[in-house]
Amino acid sequence: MSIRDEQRGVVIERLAGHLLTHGLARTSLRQLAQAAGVSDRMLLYYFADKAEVLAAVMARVAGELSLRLSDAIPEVAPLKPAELVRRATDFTTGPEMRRFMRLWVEVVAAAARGEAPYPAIVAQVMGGFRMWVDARLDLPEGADREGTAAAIIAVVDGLALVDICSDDEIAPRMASALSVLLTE
Amino acid sequence: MSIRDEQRGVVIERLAGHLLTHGLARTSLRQLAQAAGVSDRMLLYYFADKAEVLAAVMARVAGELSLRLSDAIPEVAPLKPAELVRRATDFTTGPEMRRFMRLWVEVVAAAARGEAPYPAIVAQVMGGFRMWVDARLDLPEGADREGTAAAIIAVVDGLALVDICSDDEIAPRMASALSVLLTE
DNA sequence: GACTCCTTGTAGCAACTGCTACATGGTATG
DNA sequence: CATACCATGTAGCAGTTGCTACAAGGAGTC
Repeated sequence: MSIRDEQRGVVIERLAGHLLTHGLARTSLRQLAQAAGVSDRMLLYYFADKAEVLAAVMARVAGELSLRLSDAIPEVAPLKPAELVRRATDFTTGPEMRRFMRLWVEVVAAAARGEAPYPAIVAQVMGGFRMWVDARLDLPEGADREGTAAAIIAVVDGLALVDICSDDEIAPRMASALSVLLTE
Repeated sequence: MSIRDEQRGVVIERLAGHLLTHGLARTSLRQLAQAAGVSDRMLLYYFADKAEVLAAVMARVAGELSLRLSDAIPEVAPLKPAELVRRATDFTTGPEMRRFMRLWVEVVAAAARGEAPYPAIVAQVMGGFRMWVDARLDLPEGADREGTAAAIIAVVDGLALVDICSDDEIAPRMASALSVLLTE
């Protein structure tokens, strides 16, 4: 493996941490290069352009998110929607995963603006979410699995969105209030 | 009233339409000026700086959103959470209001990046949302009104977020699936 | 008519954006 | 030892960003 390929890996790893910490706030080429500990000149030697950098890093982050999600809620016995939501939100509102969800919200907004490469990233990650939910969803025959999966994702993402712009104190109360709504 | 003050009003009105149509994608000073039909030089004569422009326009948009929300779901009889969510999502996923919600998601993401003046805007709008929900919420004594209100907002916003990055076809199915989740 | 203030245009600044041309030292292969 | 390719630095490009200095026309006031 060439130095170039090795460095790609190192840079991706470091920038994953950078994005998870700072979101999309510091993502100019020079800022990314500094965060990765290389010169901007070299960043564009390792990657074709800025979009390729971000795509690679986001793929890395999405992969880790997917891994952790599947680890936290394995695909063993299907869960009823309310229970799946409860388990998922328990996990995504935890201190470790909040920054993943925060970044996800930012990426969705960037995709809404049409900014490359975010639309493609969002399509791919969203597809992964759908499959993840579908594989764990216990629904009666004839129910709308796709619609229900989308609704579950919406609830989980909605919690993340409100979490971003709220006091830390409200988040757990919001989650448990939601749990009440879904089970009564 | 001076020409300057009149022009402020005209510009705010036009830019509200611009933001609702294009989101935050075209918000450089020169792009805003062009959308408002004035020179960038004059835009900064009417307003102190870019942040003041955006703050004024967003206040205008938030005001209209608030108006329409209160118009669609008047504060007459309190509603149980599930019913309030159903009514609210019915409204916010409609063709007219989707662009409000889309812009809202973008603004929250911008606030997450710390970009002025979005954090202040988000705090204000979110406060308005909370009061709006609280005024329409029928909850048993002793329940967590704040937490429940936040949860309801999360569900509504989550639908908007997923709506942004989905086919048009999935949105109504998602809404009705959610309705099922909340009422069984 | 001189003076002042409101309004508007022209021109431009310094900083930053993504990206590239060019040179150069190294290392490997013929 | 020569040639070719990999790796890296220096410098800079053209475009965009938010913002400003300066001048000047116009309107009203002394």
